[in-house]
Amino acid sequence: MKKITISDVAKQANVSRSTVSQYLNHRFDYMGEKTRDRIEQVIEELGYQPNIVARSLKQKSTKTIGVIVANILHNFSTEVSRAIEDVCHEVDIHTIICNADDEPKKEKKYIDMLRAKQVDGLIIFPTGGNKQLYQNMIDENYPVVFVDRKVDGIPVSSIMLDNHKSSKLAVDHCVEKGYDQIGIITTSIIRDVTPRLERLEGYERALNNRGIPIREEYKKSVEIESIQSTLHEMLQQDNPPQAVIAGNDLALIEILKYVKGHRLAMPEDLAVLGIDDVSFASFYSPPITTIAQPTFEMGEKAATVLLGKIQKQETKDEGIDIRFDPMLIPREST
Amino acid sequence: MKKITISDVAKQANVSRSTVSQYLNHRFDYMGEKTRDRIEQVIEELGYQPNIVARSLKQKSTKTIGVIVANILHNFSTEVSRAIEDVCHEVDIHTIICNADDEPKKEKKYIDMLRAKQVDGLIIFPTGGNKQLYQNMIDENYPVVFVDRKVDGIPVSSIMLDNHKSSKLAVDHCVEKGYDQIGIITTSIIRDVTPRLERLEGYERALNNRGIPIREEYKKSVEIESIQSTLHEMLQQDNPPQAVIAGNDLALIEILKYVKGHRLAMPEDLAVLGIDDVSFASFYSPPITTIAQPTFEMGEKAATVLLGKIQKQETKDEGIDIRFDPMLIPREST
DNA sequence: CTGAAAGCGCTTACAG
DNA sequence: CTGAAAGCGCTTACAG
Repeated sequence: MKKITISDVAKQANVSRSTVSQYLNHRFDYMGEKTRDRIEQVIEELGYQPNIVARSLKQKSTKTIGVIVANILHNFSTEVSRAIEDVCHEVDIHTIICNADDEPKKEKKYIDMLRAKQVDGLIIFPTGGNKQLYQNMIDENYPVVFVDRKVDGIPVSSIMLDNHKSSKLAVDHCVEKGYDQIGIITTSIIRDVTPRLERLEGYERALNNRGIPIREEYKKSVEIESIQSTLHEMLQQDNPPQAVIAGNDLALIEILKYVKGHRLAMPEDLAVLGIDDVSFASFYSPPITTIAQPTFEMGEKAATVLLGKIQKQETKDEGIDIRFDPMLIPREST
Repeated sequence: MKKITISDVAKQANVSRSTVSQYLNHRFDYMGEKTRDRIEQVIEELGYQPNIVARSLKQKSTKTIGVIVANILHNFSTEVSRAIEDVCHEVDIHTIICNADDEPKKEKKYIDMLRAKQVDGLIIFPTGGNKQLYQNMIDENYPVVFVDRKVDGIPVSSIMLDNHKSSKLAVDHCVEKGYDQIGIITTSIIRDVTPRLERLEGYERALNNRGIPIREEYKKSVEIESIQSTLHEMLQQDNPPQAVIAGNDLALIEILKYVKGHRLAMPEDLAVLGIDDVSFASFYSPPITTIAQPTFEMGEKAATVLLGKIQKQETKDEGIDIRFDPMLIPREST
């Protein structure tokens, strides 16, 4: 069965293709009622579906945006993407989600691919490894917004957590629980990933505020595979931390695996607290204290800002970051 | 900065657009070397990127497939989708993932949308609520494959787990552990969802094989929101089950919440076992016995079958289902 | 109120 | 070895 086109409809309905097109685009202003009804009926009869590819080519808009997350394994990425989809869906914009897998090369591939597919704009959780590319998009006045991370020297607004505050919340909570030896473990910071850097900074500041000395042995940033061994070392010291903060959800899972493997009791042997919520936090044994990000609001904001840029054809922003407040959810692991 | 097109390249390189097109499509057979080099250089200089939308329109192929999962909340859906993406990526096919959210209406919307976008084929985890639509695609010789579920009367091959076997594995494992009062809770079967139906059947057969009588009070299929209360009732009976099988990952989570909330010890108070693996199974307290699906292989198979149909232009299959073996991962919750 | 014409950015026989 | 022409399926001024 061959694909039926607007010409088939036009012929069948005895009108020109333009008229059918008017119908499709709901420009009924000057259309005779019988004409409209006839077209409607023929479309129904033939099961005609307009070819969006052709329309996009002509209109120079695909009504589609792209989302490139740095790493889909983070719960945060999934939730933010979902929020973006929801918002876009409301206004009939489609969304294509891609996963850069923390590799700048893949990120570049997806940016090129999505732009070749003519998506109307891009929401990127930048790996940070493609500065030239980011800059090109700005120069070309192409609509982009960043999420979760910012890139030095690239004037694009980024939707981010107030990471300093999240660490402060974590540290203050630990102190209130009576711990003053507090460690933190984040995933690697070799690529200057904003949230990790800021959470580390925030951790130091919070300790300072509390008059607790900072100990390098309590503060580690390593590859995910090394988190368990790093924690092991940390706990083998003479004066091991009583509490440890996980820099993100993936780090938290590694820490929990270690705790489980070594049959430590939480919080008696080690208090554990994670930045980023995890699906099982509430029914884990014991339930895990976490610091959640307002993922829905953040995704919503990212979408709104991008759609604004697309609509207003004004892609310039002052690169002013938009920060969201973290939320402490105290549970029993601390 | 305006978008540059093939014409700009042609002009700049002093050749016709056709020649540039030949270059883009790697048809160098008859192209002068200097011509090729000149084009290459101009493209580089201008930062030209071909417009895929235009190409797709002409070639009548978008090199993109669509994947519509019934419900993205299932771990299974995510993992299968990832495998599909991986396979497609290898052969330069793009993938668009959509979530029907268990609603036939949304499913229809996405099928229509993806087809309007001219994707070359569709992998569907069918809700089952759009038989006419499925049938239309077959009639139109449009490439489709089903995953996880089959639809009565629709001759499309489906990639599925051997669900009977998964229940058998579960029941046999429980029996070997010394339990003979074994319950099962699945999510709702009002829409005849294949895996749920088959897992229930398999459960009954396995009990029969073992000579254990089937008790209706031990066998429940309810909405996700009612799982905890259903389990509560089940355990309040005179002769409550010693073990309960979760029909899928979402059911398992509800059961774990209940167990947690009522401070039951696993497996002493209640043995728990889930069909579908969950991310935290290995480090939960106690680690959860699960029956895993070979998600990667299943996604791979789905992609291969679909790509085959697309390539061979032969979309007919005998609707023969392809089954994969489940795998028991015994841990400490049973 | 409706139609003829041009054009979106490519690709593809075909001619030379 | 390269170019002119037609066409993919739409939309959009514009004319009448």
